[in-house]
Amino acid sequence: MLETSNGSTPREAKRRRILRAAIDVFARKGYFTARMTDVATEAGVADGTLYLYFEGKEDLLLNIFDFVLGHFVEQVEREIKDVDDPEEKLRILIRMHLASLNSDPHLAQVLQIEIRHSRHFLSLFTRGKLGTYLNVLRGIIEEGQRLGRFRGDINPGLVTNVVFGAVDEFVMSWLLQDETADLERFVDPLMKLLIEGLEPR
Amino acid sequence: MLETSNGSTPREAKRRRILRAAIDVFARKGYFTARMTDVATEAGVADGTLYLYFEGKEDLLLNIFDFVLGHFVEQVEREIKDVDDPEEKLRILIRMHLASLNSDPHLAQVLQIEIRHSRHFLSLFTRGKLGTYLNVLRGIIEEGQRLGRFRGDINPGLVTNVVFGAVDEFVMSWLLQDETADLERFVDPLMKLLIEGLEPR
Amino acid sequence: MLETSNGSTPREAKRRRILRAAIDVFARKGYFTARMTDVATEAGVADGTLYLYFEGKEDLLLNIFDFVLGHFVEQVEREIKDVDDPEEKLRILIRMHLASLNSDPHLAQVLQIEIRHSRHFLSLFTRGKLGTYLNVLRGIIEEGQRLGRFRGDINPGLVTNVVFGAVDEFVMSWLLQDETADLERFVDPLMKLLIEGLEPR
Amino acid sequence: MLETSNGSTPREAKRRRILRAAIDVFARKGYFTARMTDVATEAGVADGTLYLYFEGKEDLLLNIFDFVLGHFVEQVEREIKDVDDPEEKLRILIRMHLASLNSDPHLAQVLQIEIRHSRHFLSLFTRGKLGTYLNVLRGIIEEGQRLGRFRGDINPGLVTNVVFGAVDEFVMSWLLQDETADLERFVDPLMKLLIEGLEPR
DNA sequence: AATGAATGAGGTTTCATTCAT
DNA sequence: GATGAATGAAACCTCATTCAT
Repeated sequence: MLETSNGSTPREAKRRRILRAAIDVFARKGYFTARMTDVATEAGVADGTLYLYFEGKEDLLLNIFDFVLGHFVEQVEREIKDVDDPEEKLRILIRMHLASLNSDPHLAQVLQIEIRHSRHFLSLFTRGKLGTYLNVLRGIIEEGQRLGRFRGDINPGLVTNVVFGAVDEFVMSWLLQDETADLERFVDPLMKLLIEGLEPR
Repeated sequence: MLETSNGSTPREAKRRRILRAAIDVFARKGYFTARMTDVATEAGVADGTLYLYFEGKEDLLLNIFDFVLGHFVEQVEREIKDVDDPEEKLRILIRMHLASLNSDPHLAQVLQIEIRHSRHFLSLFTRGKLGTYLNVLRGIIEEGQRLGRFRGDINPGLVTNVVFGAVDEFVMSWLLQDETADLERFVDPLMKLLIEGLEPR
Repeated sequence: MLETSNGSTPREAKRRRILRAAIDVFARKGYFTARMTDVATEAGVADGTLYLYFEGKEDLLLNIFDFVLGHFVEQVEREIKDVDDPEEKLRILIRMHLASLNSDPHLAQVLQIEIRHSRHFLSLFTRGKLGTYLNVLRGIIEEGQRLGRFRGDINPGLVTNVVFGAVDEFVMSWLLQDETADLERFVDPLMKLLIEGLEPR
Repeated sequence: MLETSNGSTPREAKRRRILRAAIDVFARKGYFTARMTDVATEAGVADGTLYLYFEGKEDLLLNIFDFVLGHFVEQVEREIKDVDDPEEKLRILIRMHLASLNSDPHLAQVLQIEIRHSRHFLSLFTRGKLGTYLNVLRGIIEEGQRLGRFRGDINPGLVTNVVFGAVDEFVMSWLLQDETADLERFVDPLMKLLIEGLEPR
């Protein structure tokens, strides 16, 4: 999800190294508790160097989010472009969501927890790349409703929230309990639950 | 959910006033950004007085959670005690969840966001009163599965997560977008979605 | 040295109880580290009560010294009044000095160490009751010189310092090492050393 | 005793500047009363800089002692190395002791008074460099006793205490009375008294 | 006289950020 | 561009003292 190497320019490579270090440090210590010195040490650069690549601590957090989620949204869109069935699109999105966090628990920690500090941050994110992601999800929902594949009697915004919330909370409890379990094998039960509901068949 | 007055003893009343002030200040400024002086001023007491009632800043946050959620869990249990239908129990729980946050947006802010700072806090909470709350929810789910009212082919823990996550995320997006809307009127659509799923009828 | 009971008035008795508490607490925790609450608790009174008997923390320390040393100087003077030999007077003084501290290690701690905080305190003491004590000692020295029992070729002030210093430092090292040893049995070697010097016989 | 300049590295020089400042400030205000800001200002550095060189306030006090006394012990050992007569060695030690404090009254104040705060500090010191100094003194005493130059019928530890106590108390009273007097001219009377005792000749 | 809850000034320490090298 | 020593503002908390009861 965040390749450590292959930045085109050396500058880009170092920028990425710092982002990677920030993710790891924020994940281990928490955003407010982590010190910039920790990030610099982890990245193998001097404290002052951080400020040649980012404006400050907050900017670092924002950039983690934008960088990572930007890539992710692109990937998802590429994968679902040629799929017709909205249910399959939803399955792919959820699988990719779980897979990417599964493969990088530190990143998951930052995205799920650290980034949600205070309304201030959260609204920044919601209007930013997270908003884009939610729009992709919402697009799938609306398309499904239009095509009669998803029930149409519930407001699509609410449905989007419920779906995202279910996945998000699921990741949260995985993080807090046993991040060793394989997240991906829960894609099918999750989908079943979301599609069919709690009602017994 | 948190009455400002009517503590039996004067000490209890002041303790509650401080908790109330902390909720408001943490909601407005964020836990890490808020200063103890702010809380003291809001509560109308001297800085030092805070430490006669709480051990420190972290203790204050923990107590908000315990106090509020403790009361809430009691209320929920009282309300569902004499109800037989698990679906109805679930509906009551969700309604109370939404209603209590709806009536106190500052409290909602603290519970949804401020309290989720870093793994450190979160695990404290999960093992504490939040764990109790989730157990109540899980109890309803399991009972429903036993009685054949909820589908039994999905792990009850996963179902609990999905239900809590859907509600939680729903509150979250309400907080981030327009906390003026009336949360309670979404109880029915939420229930319908959870019970019946996305599948068109 | 400081009787806990037998104050003539009840007020005097409580005053003495507080002094006793202060000695014990200052000895255990050190003057600056000890809190007034500790003293109050030890004395079995409320915090505010301390201020009905003493002006404040510093005043408490000063009064320990004055009260205790005042009594001590009276006792010494009574004991040596009818003795003629200056050497014997000196022996008595040293014995009483060692005996009183030996019997009350907490008091010793306060007098030897706590009270010597900063020039400010020390000069207060030197001009106060400690000065009186040193004058008694100096009187003995001068009398001995006059009577030809002590060498007269050294300034009596310097001699006074050396004698007091020897005893004082001796107590100090006892305090820091093994306050279980019996101080009094060192009276004779100390006297021998002071009278005869280091020179071999 | 504590050169303000000539640290080999710039870091060492600044470290020394801070130590010098701490000595002066602690001497003027007393350890507990002095604020770290005072030390920083006196040293001409920012408050935070102190913590790049020392761990905290207590560490600063400890380092004054170790640094200064460490140098002093080295000097003394160098001076007495080639002297045979124990009495002469003792004279040299006492002269250096008095001379170094005489030349730096602020340092004297800190070493004599500030550093003796509460049993806690004192025992730290006694086991540290002060212990080393006392061992040097004790070595001289024991050598003198072995060679028959000092009387052998008194425990060398007690003799060490008496000698150190005499000198120490002498400095103390100089500090408290008139630190303008020249301490060094008292070396001979002190020695005479210690060697020959109070007995008239 | 006695209480003890409340006060609030003040200190140590941390750490994001800067800037001379 | 990179460094990392220095900065200094800012915050949590303690505790001597007060005063209404």
